[in-house]
Amino acid sequence: MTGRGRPHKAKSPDTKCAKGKTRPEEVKQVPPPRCPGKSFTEEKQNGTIKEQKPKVQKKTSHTEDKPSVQRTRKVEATENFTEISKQQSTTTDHIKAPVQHVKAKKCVGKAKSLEKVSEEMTKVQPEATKEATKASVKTTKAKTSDCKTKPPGKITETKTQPETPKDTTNADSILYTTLEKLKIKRDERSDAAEVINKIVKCIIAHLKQNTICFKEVGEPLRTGSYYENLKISNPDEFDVMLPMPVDRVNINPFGENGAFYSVELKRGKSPLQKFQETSILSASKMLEEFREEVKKCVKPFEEWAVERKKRGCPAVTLITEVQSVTISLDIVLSIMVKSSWPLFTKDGIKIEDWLGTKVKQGFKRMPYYLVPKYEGKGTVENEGVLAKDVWRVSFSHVEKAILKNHGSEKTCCETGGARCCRKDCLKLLKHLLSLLKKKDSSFDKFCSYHAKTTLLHACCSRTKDTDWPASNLSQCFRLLLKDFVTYLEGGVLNNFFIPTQNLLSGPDQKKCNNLARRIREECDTGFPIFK
DNA sequence: CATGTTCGCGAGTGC
DNA sequence: GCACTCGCGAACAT
Repeated sequence: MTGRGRPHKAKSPDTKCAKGKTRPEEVKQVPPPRCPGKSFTEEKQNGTIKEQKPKVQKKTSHTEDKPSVQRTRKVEATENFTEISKQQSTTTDHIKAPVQHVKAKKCVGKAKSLEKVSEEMTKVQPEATKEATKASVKTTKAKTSDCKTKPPGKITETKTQPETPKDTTNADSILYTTLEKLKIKRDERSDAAEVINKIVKCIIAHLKQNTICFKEVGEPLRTGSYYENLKISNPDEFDVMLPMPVDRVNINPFGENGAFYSVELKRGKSPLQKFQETSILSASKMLEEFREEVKKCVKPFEEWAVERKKRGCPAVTLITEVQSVTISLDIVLSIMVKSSWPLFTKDGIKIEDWLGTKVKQGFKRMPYYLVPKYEGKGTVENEGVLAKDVWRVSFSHVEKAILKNHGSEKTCCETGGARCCRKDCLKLLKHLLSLLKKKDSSFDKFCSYHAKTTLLHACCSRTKDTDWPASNLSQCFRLLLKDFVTYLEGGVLNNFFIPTQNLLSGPDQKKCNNLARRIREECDTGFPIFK
């Protein structure tokens, strides 16, 4: 309960706008760009050719599950496990079937409750489950390379123990099917990457050549889910941070949670000096000018539109359309600080047991970033500093590095190493959250960063790769859900890097409870929402 | 399941 | 410092 009721909310990831990504429905409503997503040169060559590419079916198209149905299912959830084993043989084969049509939800009732999952996990732990689930998974997903160690077990023999895979198998199928659906098509990715990279390059060139204050812009940091290989469904959201190097700065916490700071440039001449009104570097002024420059640069590209400024949002959001899919690109202004991380991070990133102390030290030697983000009213003053002029710490480069190198063993997920399901679990959680958000607008304040943070914490408590075997997706995912539900019900989810910041201080407890309840329902009924 | 493709990205190179 | 190439790994595709 500790963090509850803190004055400062912090619901969205540092580089992200409070609204932008946290509200999928808004993204959809973005004003249609004038021209279908190609810049001049290609417009000619491609405009006609690629037209007929299959549209990505909106994954939500047939998610018409009724709450009442779920309620009744709950009863079945406690149903016997032997039944499941019978079904297992029938269900495994349709797992193979690639995506699209999902079979009728015959096997829904077999889901287990969150509590059950955790009990099982703790007593079973890797071996038993691994071997058992392997049997079923092997037939379905050949890519799990850790199948080699053991022969497929005979699942039907393992009797009524709850940890037998039988009951997870049905859930597995829907999860694998869902993951399959969430994959990004190569062509779409390719088209989007081309368009995105072109404009990013152009913006950087513009800043270097035509501005003084942003001339020193550094290498773009490609952050966010697309670049972490965690983007689901469509390659339609891109985040690029443009870092302005600074020599030395003084930072002072703004508010109590340690996420926001006022910034003073120390000695020496910096092109950023012009943004210092008093001694502090005005985030609002700097962002304003940055925004103008980006607009100037993008203007000639008629296929790109600049989204309206959103309060407190550090990004200039650009919108375009590629193959009639709307794509948004967040260009995020940031300051790169090379000195040691803020004190508030001292008890954060507890990755020692998971990734090791050396890895952690490596991260802590990296710079950190500040982005012009604030919450609430910009005119709120605190020790002579206006909220709109403060900066928020960002560790998205570290998040990316962690996600990329996420195993306790170096070989995790490499060819020849064991495959884990950490990222798959996160994808599923993100997807689940976004589907729930679509159905209930009161979940607006929950965002994918909550999911990501939950996973990071989970990795720190279940540290070994054997805690996350790819063959055990269903149970791992359910455990992750259990974590999330626990955070929601407690109203506390600490920022992974700044533990004093409660990411759930935004939404009130009632909303947290509602979301927790919805997640439980989904879990107990075999995720009808995915169907 | 092996092999091919593409993108992202870091290391290396030359200027 | 900078642009550019190269090669590798991840993820998708066949």
